[in-house]
Parts: sequence; structure tokens; C-alpha cells
Amino acid sequence: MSQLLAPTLREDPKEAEVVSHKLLLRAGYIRKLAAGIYTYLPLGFKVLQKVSQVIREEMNRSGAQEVLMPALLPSELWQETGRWNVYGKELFRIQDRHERDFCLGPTHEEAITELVRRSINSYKQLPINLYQIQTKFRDEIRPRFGLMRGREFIMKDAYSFHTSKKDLDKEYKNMYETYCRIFERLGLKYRVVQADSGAIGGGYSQEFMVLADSGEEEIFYCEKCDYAASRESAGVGGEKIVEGIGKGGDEKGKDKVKEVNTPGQKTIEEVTAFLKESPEKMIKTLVYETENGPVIALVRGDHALNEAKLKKMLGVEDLKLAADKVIEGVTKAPVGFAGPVGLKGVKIVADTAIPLIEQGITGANKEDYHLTNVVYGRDYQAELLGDLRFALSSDACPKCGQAKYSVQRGIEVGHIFKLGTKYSEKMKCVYLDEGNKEKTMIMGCYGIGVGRTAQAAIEQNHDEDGIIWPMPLAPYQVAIIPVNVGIKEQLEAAEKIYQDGLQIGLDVLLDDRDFRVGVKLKDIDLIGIPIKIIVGKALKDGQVEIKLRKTGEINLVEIGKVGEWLRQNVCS
RNA sequence: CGGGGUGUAGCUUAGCUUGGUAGAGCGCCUGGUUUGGGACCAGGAGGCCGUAGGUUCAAAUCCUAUCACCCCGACCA
Repeated sequence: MSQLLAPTLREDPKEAEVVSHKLLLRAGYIRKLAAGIYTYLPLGFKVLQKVSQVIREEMNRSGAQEVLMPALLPSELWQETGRWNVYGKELFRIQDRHERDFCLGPTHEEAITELVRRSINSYKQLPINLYQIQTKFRDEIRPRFGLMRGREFIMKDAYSFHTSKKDLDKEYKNMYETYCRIFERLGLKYRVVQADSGAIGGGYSQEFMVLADSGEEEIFYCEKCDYAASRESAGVGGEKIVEGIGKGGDEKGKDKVKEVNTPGQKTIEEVTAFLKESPEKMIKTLVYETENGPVIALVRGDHALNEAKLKKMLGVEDLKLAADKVIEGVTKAPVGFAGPVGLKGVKIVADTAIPLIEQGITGANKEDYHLTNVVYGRDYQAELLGDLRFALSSDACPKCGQAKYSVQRGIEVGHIFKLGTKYSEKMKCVYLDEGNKEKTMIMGCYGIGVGRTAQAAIEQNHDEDGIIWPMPLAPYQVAIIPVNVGIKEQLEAAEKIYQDGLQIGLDVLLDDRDFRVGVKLKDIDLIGIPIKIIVGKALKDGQVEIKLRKTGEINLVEIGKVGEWLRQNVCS
């Protein structure tokens, strides 16, 4: 240890905000080179290797084959799939001396598809699952929290190729189980959630979330059944799509629409305050632009529209809130007074909560006026009805109908996708089937953030003294601490135990630094080594102390039996 | 990209309002005393005060620009 580069810090570096980041820095695991770009010091690198090793073993066990692809990728491949243009600013682009375009790979669908289409042409060679553990590059809008969101980070990515949807389903399930084994072996508390597949695209996808309060995402899950989803994709249960309403029969006893003057009152807050009404009665009218023209989306005043859901409902690629000009064009009124009543020639869609508003309030499409007593079906009608809003914890589970969601934050450490033919089609990744027919391969893709997983583990396992590594992740499982290296017997005994530990095949660290014990113990605790073997006073009785980081439990063990103790307590 | 904030020694920072050429704690080096949970004494090394320009007799301090980093929002493993 006296030679190990593990520069521990007594104070928190000010660049860090979350505990896991502070601890990685303080305990000498990583050092920052630039925003979102880190050097892994010996300890940090060792932890990465531990994570990688578990991943590797489980992936291999599941039949996947390891490869290593280039990080530097030619633009041509990305042109083929169209992602050269779609990926946007997040892609690190560079040119070589001949001014040819390249990028630093943020993910490798193109590269792997290129490989497979060139080397596989028969159904007999399928299915196949190839993976790599490699550095990825993404020019993140905002790198943060150390390894949580870097611009350069290490990821395991796997890609599978199949002849049928059914075969993909089978491999997807296989990977799902593999991931469960990986995160269980790493000793992490996690949950699997339904996810939005985002830019990588394709169909079905699930995220593996490590539970932690500092997580960037909210997980909505049901305590009754196994339903869990990200905030992005959590469904809203309990509200039936109301078909019956609106064919003219249901407005008995309801007042006529009334126009009210609301000078300058534009936002939901302003209008509700002005009219002394609650936001649940408001029909929020949002104008969006899509590649198929403008669309009006309606959600309740106290709900937030989920653009991902809207996109899916409309089946469009491009979606953004309309510019003021467009809104004025559609509603013939200044921004802030839009409403669905009387609008013609524009597609209107609504959240399922909308028809349930008995007598709503909404913009009059006329400056400084709103309408009250608006009734769905009598005064306006949506072309499509569906779940369009972000779920709230008060919403019901869409799967079993349980009345309330539970919400907890989590860190996304793994993501599995059924890609389908999104890439293979564009890149003509085909094979010949039994009938000598050319078919497009069906793909799946499976990622794990390696550094992120390590950091997430710290987030879950630490105390005020530092990190408490789960055994499989610890850079060293055991630290041997001679209390005073000046005392020959202590140092020699420690060295002997060190050698024994190595022999058993453990990662052992000998703290031979000429410091006071207090300093050494503090450092080892900060670093998070699960087991300390303290060689000190008890040596004269032929004993050493074995102390557990997690519980503080101390065992006095005879020096000759240390090897046996370790075999029993660490190796198993 | 928008909003907020910070740049002074390896780390944490004082000084900036009210200009006069930099101070502390920790760490590091030397010697000594210590030695079971971040010891003590003595001595020492280390900073063109983020960078560039300007104002001034004089700038860490005032002004302008620029860069870097951190935090909050829209994106993602």
C-alpha cells in the first residue's frame, strides 16, 4: 500500500455533490480530467474490472460471445441508418486529415450490424449474441455526478440477431435473466421497469434501476403486483376510455357554455385564481407541431402532458410545442386563450381524464375570454382518446388497478431492447432461410453502464466513514494492517498473512505505511475494504483481530487459522 | 442552450465591499518526541491569485472580454 496510488482526501472536494461521487474522489478511486471525463486510479480501475468480470462471466454463461469494436467509427455507417443526422449534437464528430467524417461511438448498432451482415449469411449461423465492454462517447448536455453521467464512460453492450420474433423474445428473456443474475451477484437492490425506448428505438424495452434517493429517475411501481415503470412511461390506470359520452345523451342538467371575460389571464394558475376555480376543471389546450401538421392535445389543468406518450399515440417522429405564430394561426387568438371548442380543421386528441371533466373551463380562442361549463361531446370532441399524461403517485396501477402508485428514485444501470429490424432493414443485414429466401435479421440490444453500476453500488452501500463495498465489487477484499510497522514481529506477521491471502486467491492489501493506526484505519474504511485484519497487541497471544467493515464486528483469530477463516468467510 | 454560482498552494479556504504586490488549516519534505481510530514540537518547500486586455503611480481586489468548472431545467447507460 505504501506504493499504491490512492490519494485519499480528508475534505470533500467541492466539485462533487452526491455522496457516491464525493466518496470516489475522496477515497482515491477517480480523478477528473475535464467535465465528465475521468481517470480511473488503481482502485477505481480494479472495481471496474470486478464489475466487468461478473458481467463477462454471466454473459458467457448465457451464450454470448465477447468482441471489441472500434471506438472510432466512419460516418458512412451512420449515414446508412440516418442517425448521422438524427443523433444530433450528442455525437462527438471528428474529421481525419482527408476531411473524412468520423464519430466517437456513443453506441454500436451500426458497427455490429456492419460486422454481422458481412460475416453471416445463413440461417444456420443464427441466432448469435455478441457483446463488448468498451468506452463510449457522448457529448452529454450536462455531464454530472462523476461516473453517473460522463461524456466518456464504459459500457457493456450486447447485440443479438435472430431469424424470428419468437427467437428474439427467447433471447430477450435470456438476457433479462442474465441481467438479474448480474445485479444479484453484485449485491444490488434493483427493480426492472417498463421504459421508453428513446433514440435507440425499436419496440419493447426495460430498464434495470438500482434504487437510490439520488437517482435521476423516478420509478413508479405497484405494491400489489409486479408492475414498475419509469416516470416517462408509467401508465395511468383506473380511468376507462369513455366512449359513451359525447353522442349527445349525457348533458342533461348541465348549464350552457358561458363566455367569461378574463383579461390578461393566460396561465392555468392565473385563470384558476381569477375565476376561483380549481385546476382540475381546466382543459389545458396544447398546440403541437408534427411532421403531419399541427395537433391539439388536451390534458386536465393539474396534469402534465407526456410528449413520449403523445408521440406514440400520433405515430409521429417529430413533435414540438408550436411556435406562437402557429398557435395564433390555429386558434385565431393570442397565445393563452386556446380551447377545443369550435376549432375546425385541426386534429384534436385528449387524455382519458378529459371526458370526465363534467363542466370544464377552457380558452375561448378569443383574446381575454375563457369558456365555462364546457362539456365533452356536447361542445367539443377529440379524435383520439388515450393516456397522454405523466402518471402521479395518486394514479392507479394500470396492470392490476391498485389504487395508488409507490414512487422511489433509481439509477438506470441497464437497459434491454427489442430492436426488431430498425437497423437491419436500413443496413440490409439479411440472411438466407431454409427456403433460400432472403430475410432481414431481427435484432435485440442490451446495455449495462459499468462505471455507473459501480457508483450506484456506493450510493447504496456507504456510511459516514466511507464506502462499504459488497464483496464482489471490492477492489481488495481484505486489508492487513500492522499497527506499527516499526515493530518487526507485527510487520512480519502481517506479511505472512498477506502471502497466505494471495495464495488463497484473494485480493489482499497490505497497509505497510509508516503511519499511526488511526490514519490507516480511517483510510481503509474510507476506501471501503470489507475486511480488516489488524495485527497489533493481540499478537503476543498469537492472535490477530479481524474486523468487518459493515457491522464493525470483531473476531480474534489465532494467527495460524487466519487462512482457514478467510477461506470460510470470504471465499464462499 | 437558458437561469444561478465559483475560479487564490495538492485539498478546503481567508483576503475582494473600502486597490499598496498573499494568509490559514490539512497534506508534502527534514529532524525530534510519540504510536490501537485522522498525534505533538521545531524547521522547510510550494501560489506569475483561471486567462487576456483595460483603468491606475500601484490590481487577487475595480472594468471588459474570454475560458474552465459546479448547480437548476429540457436529453440518456
